[in-house]
Amino acid sequence: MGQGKEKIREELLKKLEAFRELGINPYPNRFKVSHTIGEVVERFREETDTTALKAAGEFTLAGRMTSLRLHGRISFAHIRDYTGSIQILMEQDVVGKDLYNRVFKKLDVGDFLGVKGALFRTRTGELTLHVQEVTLLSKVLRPLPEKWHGLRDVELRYRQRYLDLIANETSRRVFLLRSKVIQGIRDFLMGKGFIEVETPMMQPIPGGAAAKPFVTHHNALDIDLYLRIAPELYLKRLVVGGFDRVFELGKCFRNEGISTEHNPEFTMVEFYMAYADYMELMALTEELISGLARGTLGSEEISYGGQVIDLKPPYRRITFKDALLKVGGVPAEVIEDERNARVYAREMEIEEEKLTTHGKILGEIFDKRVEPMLLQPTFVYDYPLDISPLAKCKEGDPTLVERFELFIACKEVANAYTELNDPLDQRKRFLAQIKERAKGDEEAHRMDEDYVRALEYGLPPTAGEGIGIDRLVMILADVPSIRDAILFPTLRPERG
RNA sequence: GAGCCGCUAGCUCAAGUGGCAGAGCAACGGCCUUUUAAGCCGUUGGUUCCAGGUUCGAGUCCUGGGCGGCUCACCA
Repeated sequence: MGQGKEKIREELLKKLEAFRELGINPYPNRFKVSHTIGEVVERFREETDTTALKAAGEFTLAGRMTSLRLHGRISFAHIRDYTGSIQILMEQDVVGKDLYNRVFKKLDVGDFLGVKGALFRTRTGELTLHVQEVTLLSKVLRPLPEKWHGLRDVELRYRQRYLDLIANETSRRVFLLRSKVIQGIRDFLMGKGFIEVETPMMQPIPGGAAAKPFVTHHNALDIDLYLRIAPELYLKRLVVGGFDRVFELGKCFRNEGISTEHNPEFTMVEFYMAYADYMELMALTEELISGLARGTLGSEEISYGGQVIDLKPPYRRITFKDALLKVGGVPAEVIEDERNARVYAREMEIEEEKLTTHGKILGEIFDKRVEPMLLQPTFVYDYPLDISPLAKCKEGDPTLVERFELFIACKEVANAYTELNDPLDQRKRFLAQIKERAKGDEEAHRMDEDYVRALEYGLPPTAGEGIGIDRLVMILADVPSIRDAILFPTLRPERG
């Protein structure tokens, strides 16, 4: 047996036994703290007067020991909880020779400790807890990642996120930010009178988006169910039912490729607002996103990948066609004529099987030519009808729908439209999708008879929108991959 | 799924064209009462991702596989 990981673990297990022999439970059931570390640090941030600190009395704190500096009969360490970190000082003369040598000196970086003592400042001015009592709260049995470089290995960071969070401050910051973003979205929508609802994640007919679903099986009912690709059709049923403003914030699942912008399960907020149209949602979206930036980062000007992005409204608004023409440099005859578009797409080496309808071809060209140009927040609106089977036609132009997508940092973060509430038109659109599906488009929508039936009971004029939370967090947190914004991204299992 | 890159001690990283696999941190033993990447002395630690192959000799070259990253392709 060498001194590899097993040996290190053995050493730590030996200490564990040594504690037990001393009558110390290395995993006690409870420990009462008087304050969080953050509260103490905040409260005495400015206090440098020794007697004032001493007069503040004793504090009982707990946290993970993140560093340890033994100096013979005196030792310094830092302990950290979720609110902050504080230095502690342990003296043999104070806690007694026995406790100091047999307990404190056997502690390891990574152990959870409970400490009680008064505050003071060291020679260098650091606020420090002078420990009177120390309690082991949980013993580590594996060494933590190195303190200076942290955990760099991306695979380990994703697989063992807990280590990433222990070792890397930046990672902790990203996920705290994510939490604030989600809270901010809830607060915003509830402030506007939206009610939060939950709709099925397991659906007999997966609808609301063009995507391949995951399939599962319910044994008792003996039916296949699909993990939802979107909550859309259920949410609009609720608007039919009279909930004029609803939203759902949760996971969706799409059985497709993985990339820096795609995870098989991802978080989306969808909201529906009766008596609003897509233009009103643009204004709402600007208000939401600029407010989130201010609330979480304190600024509407943010940095992403070294580039400055200004999230202060109003955002640029450009029609789908104009975006192709002016941003993408796509010739007008391509935009106006399907055959030209087909030829143009072939020259761009877009796969033949995607060149189905004119709108779809333009969509493909858009993704290649326009999307990569949209660094600053931009609403692209008025999309082709045939790639928007749930959106309402534009008045005066039956080839277009009232739909927009919001792009920030060259990523699609939101998709919204004035909802199609004409049941007869909806049925026709579904039928057109079914034809696409028959031609081999696995992502085409399926017929949902009950949804059409619901529309027949009457959906008021309504606008709806979905925002990709993970991508929004990526942008606000300035991280390059969606995996950096998801705590446990989908990975192949270890030892395949 | 395809192309490119990566995988070496618990962690972070080294090992010109094939030639004894190393350092720092961590760990272990010792010294040390104001340190904070504490310091000093000493010790230990390896299936170099896996399986084959070439070779006197493979971390290094070849083949196959695994896992990850990036790019491409697709949905947000």
